[in-house]
Amino acid sequence: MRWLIKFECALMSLKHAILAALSRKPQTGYELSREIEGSIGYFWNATHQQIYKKLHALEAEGWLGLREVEQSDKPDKKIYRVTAEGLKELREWIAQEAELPPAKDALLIKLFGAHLVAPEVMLAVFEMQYEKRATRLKRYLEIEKRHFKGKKLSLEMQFEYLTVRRGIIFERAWAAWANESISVIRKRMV
Amino acid sequence: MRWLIKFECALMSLKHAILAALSRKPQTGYELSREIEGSIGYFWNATHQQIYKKLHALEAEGWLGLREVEQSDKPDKKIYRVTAEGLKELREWIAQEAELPPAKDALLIKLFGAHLVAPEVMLAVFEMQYEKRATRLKRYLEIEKRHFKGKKLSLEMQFEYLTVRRGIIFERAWAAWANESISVIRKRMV
DNA sequence: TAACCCATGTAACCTGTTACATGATTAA
DNA sequence: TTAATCATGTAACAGGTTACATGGGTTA
Repeated sequence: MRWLIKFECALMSLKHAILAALSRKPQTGYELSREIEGSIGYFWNATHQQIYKKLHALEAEGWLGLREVEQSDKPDKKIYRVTAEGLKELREWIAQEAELPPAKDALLIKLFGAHLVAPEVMLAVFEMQYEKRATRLKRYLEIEKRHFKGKKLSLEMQFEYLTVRRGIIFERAWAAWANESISVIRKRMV
Repeated sequence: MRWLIKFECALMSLKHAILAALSRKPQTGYELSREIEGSIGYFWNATHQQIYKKLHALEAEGWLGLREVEQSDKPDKKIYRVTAEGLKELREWIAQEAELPPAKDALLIKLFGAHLVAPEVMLAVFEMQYEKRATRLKRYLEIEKRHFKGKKLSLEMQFEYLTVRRGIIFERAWAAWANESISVIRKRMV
């Protein structure tokens, strides 16, 4: 039927990213945006402007509470924490079924136009990405070694480690795929 | 310096996805949106409304030309093709360096809040995803067998095959990661 | 003296999603 | 008669990006 209400797709989830981060530790918007540039930034991104706006919205909805802290040497700040209703919302969202995300990677689109450029160009494109991916993998491995491997981990840390493991496994898979791709491109250059 | 102009980040690329698709074969907006539900949809998505709007914009910019085709039994249609300027733009974009995309996957956010729910819930979350991923992998393998493996491929097809290979390699990597994750969760359930 | 860190935000803009609309043809 | 397919679009809204703003304290 045309007029059946569609399922909500539950994928506008900066909201839930913020709830999850604050459920681990109450923080200011500034600290959240720092975190997103660092660890979380590998699998989610948001600007500080977006975060501040969303914090206001989440507070207005009753999912966050805040405490204003005056500071003498630095600007005053607002420390946000998740309320009971916020936790309820987050728990429900976690349990919900989620669609598979599309692998939005510009490289794949570039391959759809790859017949239009010289093989040398595609090779350079892959090599630039290869370097960036290798750097990221190295960073993941360092994080693993420093914070997780062979350590006794809290519950939160065990789950956080899984996100790092995902990074490591996927970067290695990417490298394997890139090697296949590069050898296909090289064959065209002989 | 604060007032240095920032590098353009070149990641609003539905534009380039459309250019690349049309560079392979002139098509209507309707056919493009069908294609996106199918093959391209695994790594890019867009609604037909978005596509029609973007087609107008790309035509206004001179990157696309169109031919109106009257049909008696079906609605008339507009077949779009890429112009010389469009090809130039696409070629330049392909050669450009691109940032690594964040792995925007809701599962990773769910792991950041996983300490809030029962292990049974997280297990169910992973198992639902596992099924969907397994279905997708199966479809990729069928596509590989039917259209690519052991066949003599044109240049375009060789590159298209690489996108399918990426899908296969990544779904297998995902399964490996999910198995790790599931065994971590199971340990909490004993 | 320049630039960065802390900490918050507003405003304009672009991208993406959802709802709604038309209307003929074809298949169950 | 019910719904799907073909084929195009408008309008309202939500999400995300970029530019601009403030202002003290610290580091090179």
